Amino acid sequence: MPELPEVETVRRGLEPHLLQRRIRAVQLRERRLRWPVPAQLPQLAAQRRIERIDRRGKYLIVGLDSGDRMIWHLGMSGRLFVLPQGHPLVKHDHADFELDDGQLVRFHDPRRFGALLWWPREETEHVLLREMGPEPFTDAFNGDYLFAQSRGRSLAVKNFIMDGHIVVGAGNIYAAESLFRAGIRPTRAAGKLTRAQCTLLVAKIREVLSEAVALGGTTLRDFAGARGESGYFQQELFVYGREGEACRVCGSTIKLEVLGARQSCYCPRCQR
DNA sequence: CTGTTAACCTGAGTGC
DNA sequence: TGCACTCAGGTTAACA
Repeated sequence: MPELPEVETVRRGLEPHLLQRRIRAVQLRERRLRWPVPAQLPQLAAQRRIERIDRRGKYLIVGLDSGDRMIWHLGMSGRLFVLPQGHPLVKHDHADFELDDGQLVRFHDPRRFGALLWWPREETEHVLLREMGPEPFTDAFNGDYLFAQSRGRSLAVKNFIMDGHIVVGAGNIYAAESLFRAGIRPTRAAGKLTRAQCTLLVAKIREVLSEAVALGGTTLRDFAGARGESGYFQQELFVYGREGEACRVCGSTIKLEVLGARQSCYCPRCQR
């Protein structure tokens, strides 16, 4: 499940292989992703040089020398591999971007929740990115902002911070872990948080995400060959996936509750 | 507007 | 061995 730290890990991993490489050709084998892949994407991307790889939330933005951009999203099960050209295909290898150094970037996504989109240079804003909340590491995301946004909201704070309109990058794992570290129960109504709690929660979201980025994420989505083993942040989890186990801080049994169709683990003693 | 639920999709896991 | 079933969750659409 790629969340922000996983996507950032992929971005950093791709950069040395892709920057300044020219795309020779694009082999598109499956257009039915989260949204249909534009049929003209291969010809539009061909012969373009890759100048930047940026990230916005969980979207990778590949900047080309023409000023156009591609948007790559891994969805739930997407992976990107850098491989030598001619590497054997396996099921769900949906697209190849063949580079001018004999390598290719292969997009692989069994569940097809991912996306490959074209963002023309004349469009200053993309509809998918326009209404996204702030990046967690920017100044715009702070305690006062979270406090103001949460006033009058009755939904559970966990669902609130997972809403990409509020802040991007807090997926199920990191939302649960941030709330544990902030000592806030995930079911608490967002509008009932104090200003101090909002400030603390912002700090903990940043802390958890930055630690996870530093450790390469929780579920490793290696672009270069390793297949789905755990990233090192797995070892740092306090509540996610630990229902029925003892809290690592107080020893209480970690509880599981379903919030908005998502599993939410918390410690009933450490989180109030 | 807010909040809830279902839908998309396939592989992995479980129970019988 | 195989079948039926559930679950995983990022994001959006549809609904109350």
